Amino acid sequence: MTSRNRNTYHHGDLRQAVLTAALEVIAADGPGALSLRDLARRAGVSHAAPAHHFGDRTGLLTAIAAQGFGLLADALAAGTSLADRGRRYVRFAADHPAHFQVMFAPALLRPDDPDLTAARDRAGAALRAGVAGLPGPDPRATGIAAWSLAHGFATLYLTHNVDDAVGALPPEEYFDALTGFLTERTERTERTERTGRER
Amino acid sequence: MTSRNRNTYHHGDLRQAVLTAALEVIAADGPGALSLRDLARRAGVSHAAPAHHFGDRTGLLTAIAAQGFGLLADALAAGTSLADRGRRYVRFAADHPAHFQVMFAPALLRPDDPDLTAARDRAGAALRAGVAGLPGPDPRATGIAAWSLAHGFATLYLTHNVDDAVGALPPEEYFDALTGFLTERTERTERTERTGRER
DNA sequence: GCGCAGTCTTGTCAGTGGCTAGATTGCTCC
DNA sequence: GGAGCAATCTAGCCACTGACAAGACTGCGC
Repeated sequence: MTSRNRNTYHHGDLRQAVLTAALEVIAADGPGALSLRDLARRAGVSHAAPAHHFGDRTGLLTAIAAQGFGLLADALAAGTSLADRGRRYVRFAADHPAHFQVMFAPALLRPDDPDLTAARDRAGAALRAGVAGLPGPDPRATGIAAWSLAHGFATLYLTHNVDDAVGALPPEEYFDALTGFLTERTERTERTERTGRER
Repeated sequence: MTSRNRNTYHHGDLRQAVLTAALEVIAADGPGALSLRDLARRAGVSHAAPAHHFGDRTGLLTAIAAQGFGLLADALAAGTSLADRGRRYVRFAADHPAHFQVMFAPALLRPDDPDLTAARDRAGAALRAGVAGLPGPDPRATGIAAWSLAHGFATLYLTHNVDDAVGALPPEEYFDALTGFLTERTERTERTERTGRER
């Protein structure tokens, strides 16, 4: 699929080719099925070529995780409300299952990688941004609850534990319905006046 | 640690020895660090001995997942209320991080293994048992929301994403506080009369 | 005490990750 | 335009792993 341009010595965009091939493999069979040699074969290069870009297997997975946190941060930053951010969180997991898996598998990553920590911090900031002025006794706890709910649902969805309930629906829509009556009720309880959610 | 009893030819309890050694490795370095040969060395047997009990690597992980779902089912069955089951779910994840990881990594498992599916069904039944008579328009959705919340928090806890907030607290206590004001408010809204939660 | 099923060992093979040394290429600077 | 240089890729190697096959050992039931 992502073979080299010609019979040139240099691939041209090996780094990206390896990344996308890795995402395909992970989405299909999980991170355990990753083989640097297989990725090299798919890209049509020698078995040691990927190592130059990522160092080792852990480096590759760390790069994927960093990219994932960057994408997540972008997705969340475009959100307009807490509910909207929840939808986007679930949507992100559904769109980027390979990234999502790797991002939350710390055993596979180099924890102190600067790119990774930077991207993770950015995503964390986007996550906390919508929680600051939240009602309730402890906004941070409310934020963690919201994060837990979205993360848990996304994980259960990706691991096929809620297939029956979700059916063919886009998962973020089911998630929206899931949280809808709950947050509506909460909001109604907290303050009767509120700009209506327009789902 | 779990070496064989004597210099007998038979180990005596190799299956259990391999299982516990595997759980140690997974808890420390994740399922990717598992090596059947390493487990054999730890148990003091030849490199191919574990294969007799589990078939292959996937078989070992499937056995771990099945054991995990069994333990989870037991833990949930002893729960007295939805909130209590949530606490127990989080407690289970904290007590059995290796099981928890493997249980929700379908790529590592043999999906149609009878022991696995039986244990999973049993855990699912225990999970749904406390949701049947729940308030709200869609009890199943409420159950999934509760499951998502507990599962998400447990996952975030195990992946060190909420260390700052939880601190040295037992995670299920933080989780309890997290959901306390939410469920209390919900219950108060739904029906004013209710047997008080006695945390 | 004999056979047999279960358990473990030994030997082997292909595949993998990571390392080192060297070949090739494109870019920069004079 | 060409010489040097750093980035990129290749080739070869070693230790390790999972999986398989064939055989050795053991304890249990008959």
